Amino acid sequence: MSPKTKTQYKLIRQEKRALITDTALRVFAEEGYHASSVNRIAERAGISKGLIYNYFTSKEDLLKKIVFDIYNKIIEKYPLNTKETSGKHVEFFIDKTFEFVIEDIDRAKLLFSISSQTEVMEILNEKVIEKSLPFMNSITKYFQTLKHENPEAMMYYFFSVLDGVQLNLIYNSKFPSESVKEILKNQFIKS
Amino acid sequence: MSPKTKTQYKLIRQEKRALITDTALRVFAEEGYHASSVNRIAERAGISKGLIYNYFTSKEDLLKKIVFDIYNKIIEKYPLNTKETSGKHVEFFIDKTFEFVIEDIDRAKLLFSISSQTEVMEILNEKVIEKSLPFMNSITKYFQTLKHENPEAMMYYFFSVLDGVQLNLIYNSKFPSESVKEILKNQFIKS
Amino acid sequence: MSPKTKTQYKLIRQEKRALITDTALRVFAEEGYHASSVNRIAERAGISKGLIYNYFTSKEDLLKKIVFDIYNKIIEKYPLNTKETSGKHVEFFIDKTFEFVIEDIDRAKLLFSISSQTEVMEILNEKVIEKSLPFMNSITKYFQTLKHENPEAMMYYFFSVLDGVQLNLIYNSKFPSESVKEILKNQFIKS
Amino acid sequence: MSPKTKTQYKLIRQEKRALITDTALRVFAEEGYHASSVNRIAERAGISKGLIYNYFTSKEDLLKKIVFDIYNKIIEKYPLNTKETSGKHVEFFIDKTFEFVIEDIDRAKLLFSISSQTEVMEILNEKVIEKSLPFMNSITKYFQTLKHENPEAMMYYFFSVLDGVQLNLIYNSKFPSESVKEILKNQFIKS
DNA sequence: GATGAATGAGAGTTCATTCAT
DNA sequence: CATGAATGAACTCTCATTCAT
Repeated sequence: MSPKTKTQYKLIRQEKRALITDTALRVFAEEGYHASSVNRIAERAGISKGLIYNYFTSKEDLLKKIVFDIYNKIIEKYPLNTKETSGKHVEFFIDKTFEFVIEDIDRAKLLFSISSQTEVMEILNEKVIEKSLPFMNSITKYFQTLKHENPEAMMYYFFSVLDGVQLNLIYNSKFPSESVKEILKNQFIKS
Repeated sequence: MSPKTKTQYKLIRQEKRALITDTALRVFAEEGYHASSVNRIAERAGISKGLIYNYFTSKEDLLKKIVFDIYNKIIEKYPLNTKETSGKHVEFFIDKTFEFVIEDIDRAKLLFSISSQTEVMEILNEKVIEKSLPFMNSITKYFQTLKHENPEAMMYYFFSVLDGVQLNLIYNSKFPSESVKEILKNQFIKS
Repeated sequence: MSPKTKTQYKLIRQEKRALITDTALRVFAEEGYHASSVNRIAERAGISKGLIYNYFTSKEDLLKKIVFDIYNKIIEKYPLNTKETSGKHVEFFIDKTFEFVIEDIDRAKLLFSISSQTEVMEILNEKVIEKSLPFMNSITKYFQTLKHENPEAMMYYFFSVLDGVQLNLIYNSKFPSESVKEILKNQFIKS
Repeated sequence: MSPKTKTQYKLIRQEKRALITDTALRVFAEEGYHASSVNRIAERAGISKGLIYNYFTSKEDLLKKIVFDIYNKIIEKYPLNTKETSGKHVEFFIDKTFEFVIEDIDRAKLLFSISSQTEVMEILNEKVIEKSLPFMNSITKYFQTLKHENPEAMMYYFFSVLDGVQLNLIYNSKFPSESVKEILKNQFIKS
């Protein structure tokens, strides 16, 4: 006889929002953003098309919010401790990178496939760069302490290696992840 | 007003085909395959929509043939000389990889952006793997001669590093390509 | 916590109904019937969408009842006194017409904008014509007493002039209403 | 064997564009702009939905171009001769107004129904006002020569009367147009 | 070989309406 | 009496593809 309480509504909204983002994430990762249709996301989520627009203003908004959430999750994953510029930090970085891809291949896939769609990323890019700077500085310092000739170039090299490894973790089913992780650590961590 | 000879026709066809693939390549690279319209390609090429269908059965066919052409160009770029498993071969590989991306960023961009679209790649993948095997074997052997613990994993690592470097050459305008090339060579080429 | 009496309920219903019609009237007048959404009306009224359907069977029903109410208000405004066919009656008519528009520009706007939407008006038109007939007869008789050549045509002319003036009162912010009222009276009231 | 000539294409485009605007005009006039669907216009024109977008960028663009065309037609109808401020000019004005509505009731209907949709008109309004000013001045001068107390108010009154008469010509099937035209001329033309 | 008008399926989106609570 | 999550039909618009010429 009485309407649902505000708490009930809030709970429903949270769950449905999560259902939509999770489903969309999977569809986007599988087929790419542009090739995915809102219809298909709704079907897979077992809801109506219209409901998606009750939670997101547009398909693009849905994508942006998913990507944003992923970035936040990544940021959480790499808590920056600038005091620690030792090999431990780099090892931690390598481990977390593998962890992120292996635990959540869909999120990683989406991030990679989206990175080539400039339009979408432009808005996020500033935020991302801002957040990335401390990591870049920290790694650069690490290579300085190792007396590398060009620490900054080494840092760029290090991140590009991580990119390449992630790419193969995602798309190359034969990629020997554990062995490569060992190699990586040997290459970059000098005791 | 004299009727064209068969040779002339063939020449015209070849030129038109090239015009279409070149334009489409650029448009695909810039906006992504799904976001590009046939209309736009025709406009940019200065021809009519209909003409494209005179040379390709569909938009997807156009994409596949472009990607196929790119692979062929890459294959040509890396003439396999299995006798030479020395550091020279690896250096050659690194140089060619940089060359390919820098000389033809559009082709590289297209390849990367397309890689995440499973449907298109599935067909090509088998062909690619088949062609890649000799290179993979050659590089594996190289790491064997260097007495690496796990030469196959090293080979996978090597190719993933190249992937990561390419990715950054394409999308990261601040990437110090020359310095990184030096680092790469130092890392993988032991004299 | 005591149960409300039936009278109290009735009062609440009346107030809520009025709140809904008043809000809808304003929204319809501002944006037009088709461009207005039920959601927007609910928002502006500070109630839920569902509640509107507790009082009206549909958006169209809401519109019809509002229009109907307006007509009733107009009818009340012009109490017909058929004995008085003198200039006083016509002057009264002119005054009331100005009064109606100026006092309640939203109602007037809605009526005019709705008039061109055939579907809605068809149902009302019969009722309106029925109610209007006495006025038309009264005005026709007035022009008869003034010995006009074609009193019926004059009556139609008179009403069309009132229509035109109303239109300009609503949409033309530079319209000199007081001066035009004077002119109108001079034109139609002969002592 | 050869493509259509440019002239042929131009002819086709002209005819199709006219077919679309004519059909849309009728549909808009009958059902109002917002209540009309592009689908319905296409059906009535016997063409596909898509074709409409080959000629107009949007439904709103279609409306704007139709309204614009109407205004241009009206402007042509009233060639301004500012030297002639006599009764002849006013008579001419009255005649043309009747002519416009009677000859082309759909266009008149559309203009009236659209006038209440502010958004659409805003863009046109400036142009319209600019074009209307000479007419307003001309009519004001006419009432000056007639020694009217307030010539400007008379001018506004005159145009509002024309508006009201047009409204009734359009929507009131019983409106005695010829008789009212006579009355109008008697009211405003003093010899 | 070449054109571009035309199609139609399907895209993203909106919104009146329903209903469990 | 009141809520707002949920639906689905219908909307505007896009675009790969066809075809008469």
